[in-house]
Amino acid sequence: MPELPEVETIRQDMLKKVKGKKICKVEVKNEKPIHIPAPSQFVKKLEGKVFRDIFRRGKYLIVQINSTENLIFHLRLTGRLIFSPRGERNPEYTRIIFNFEDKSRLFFTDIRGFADVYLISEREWGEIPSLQSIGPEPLDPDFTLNEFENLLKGKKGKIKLLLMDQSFIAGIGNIYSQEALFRARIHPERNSSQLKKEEIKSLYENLLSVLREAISYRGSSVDTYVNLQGEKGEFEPYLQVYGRKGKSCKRCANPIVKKKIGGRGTYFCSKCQK
DNA sequence: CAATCGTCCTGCGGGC
DNA sequence: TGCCCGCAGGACGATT
Repeated sequence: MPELPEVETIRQDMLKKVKGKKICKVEVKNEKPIHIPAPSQFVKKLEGKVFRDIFRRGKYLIVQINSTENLIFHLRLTGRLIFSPRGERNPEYTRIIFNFEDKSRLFFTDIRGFADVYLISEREWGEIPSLQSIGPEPLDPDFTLNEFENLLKGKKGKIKLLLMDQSFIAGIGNIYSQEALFRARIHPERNSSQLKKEEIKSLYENLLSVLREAISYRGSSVDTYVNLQGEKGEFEPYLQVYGRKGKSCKRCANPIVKKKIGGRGTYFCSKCQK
């Protein structure tokens, strides 16, 4: 499941591989992921256009097409963007193919079919409510400890769920919320309003460091994530709690427990995360 | 009104 | 061994 580090890795790869390329043909194999506009319009509007700059906002990948329009992807759980320099056959579960003038191609694939694609102008961002209401970027230089403290003021509920709330902070999902909490030694069910000042500082620092490290290792391939070249991320060996049910805690050797929190599998050490 | 539940979907793994 | 049930999850909409 692509979270901020995985989407950022794809963005960096796309800057190298597809930025500046002209689309000569768009093939829609499956219309389901295309929300806006109608698939026929989607194809028509993109053909002849150039992939300009490429941005990321939380888990959204935003390709600038011209001064007003943006091609926006949300990969959700199993969406993939795969680049092919030369006519290889379509990967499994291909839904959209972007054919470039130089014969290279970008495949948008998705197994489970939750991923979303939009072609909209910035003034239509309201059409994507979760993009409209998205919280601050954790790796933005403006996102200081003071900013994080202010953001937490008046917030209650389990800290893990708050970290995963995209309107609170952008790009954090089930894996990195757990890794950050483990590193900060904070129990995922702690009430956000009861965190001590030094715990907030530790959470802030560990959240940023785990995201930065994951980006430097090109993401984690839990589930089906691969980068633009179809390669797995290399951060998985460095995940300290995710998926480690019953195994001994890397810090205190106590067995890692798994519990559903907010309907999502959550791993933590009940001894050293308080 | 905030929290929880069901929904979408398909592959895979646990259990018998 | 092989099959089948149920789990996995991002975000939204319905429900309590």
